[in-house]
Amino acid sequence: MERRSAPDQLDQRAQVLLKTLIERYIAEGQPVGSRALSKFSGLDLSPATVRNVMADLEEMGFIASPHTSAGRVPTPHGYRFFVDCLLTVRPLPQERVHEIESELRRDQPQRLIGSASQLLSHLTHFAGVVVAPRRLQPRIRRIEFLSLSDKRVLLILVTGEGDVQNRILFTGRTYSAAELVRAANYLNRHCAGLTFEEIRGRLHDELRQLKSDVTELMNAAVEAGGEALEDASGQYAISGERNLLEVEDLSSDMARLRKLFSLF
DNA sequence: ACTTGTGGATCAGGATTTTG
DNA sequence: CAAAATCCTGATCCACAAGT
Repeated sequence: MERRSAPDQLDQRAQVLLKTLIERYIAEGQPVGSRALSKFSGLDLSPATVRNVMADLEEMGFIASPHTSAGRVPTPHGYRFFVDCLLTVRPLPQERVHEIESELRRDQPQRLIGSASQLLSHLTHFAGVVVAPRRLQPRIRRIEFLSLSDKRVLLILVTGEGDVQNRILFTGRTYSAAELVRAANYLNRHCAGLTFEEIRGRLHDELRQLKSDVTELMNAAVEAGGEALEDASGQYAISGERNLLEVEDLSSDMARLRKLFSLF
């Protein structure tokens, strides 16, 4: 027999009750009983009728009962259905959108992620977790070298999106300022607008044929630069972890809370 | 008239919370 | 800490409406 999709599984009444149950549970952090659901659903049903629907919802895996004499709590499956089918999102007023946008610091990707995480935590009163999207191969705008000391050179990369990454290169010998400028000029001339994948492909043979005294430095820069941008694409920021202490469902379970904090 | 589905009321019992 | 109060559940029965 063909399995019905979730919205088809639930009639309008069951959907209203499930939505009410999840909203009450999010608001209060306590299992929701049939009497409360009967009162707050706005459906004018008796608790007994609500229990019948709740039994169906439990059988379908949308809700669960912590113990026989408690109300019901949503399961992950229930939350998924709530988010996919029941949650209604109202568009924000334009002035609120501007307000939020003004709070985001766009000057640096890392600072943008951090401020977005703080803003999310502030708006939801929960922990805010923001993960940078895994970018498709960033393109290089500019490469610079800066001599730090003997056999140590700072590589500075600027991507097309304005992201800046640094890497220290440990070189086999000491490079003069003129050599560093020459290497940077060569790479900027040949590599601007390319991804590191493309740079590797293009320069691999050229550098071998070039036999220049700065090829070792350029090779090291290409390798380290690729790694630096790869690391940067997995950036994330967490804010407002302390808000989790205010969540009754979590704060009453220290083991669960400790496990959660160990993830941060 | 009979069957079926839906919804309400009641009851007994379990688990938790409150009270003395 | 034990008893009482409260809340919730599943089971059962009954009433009613719609379909056959």
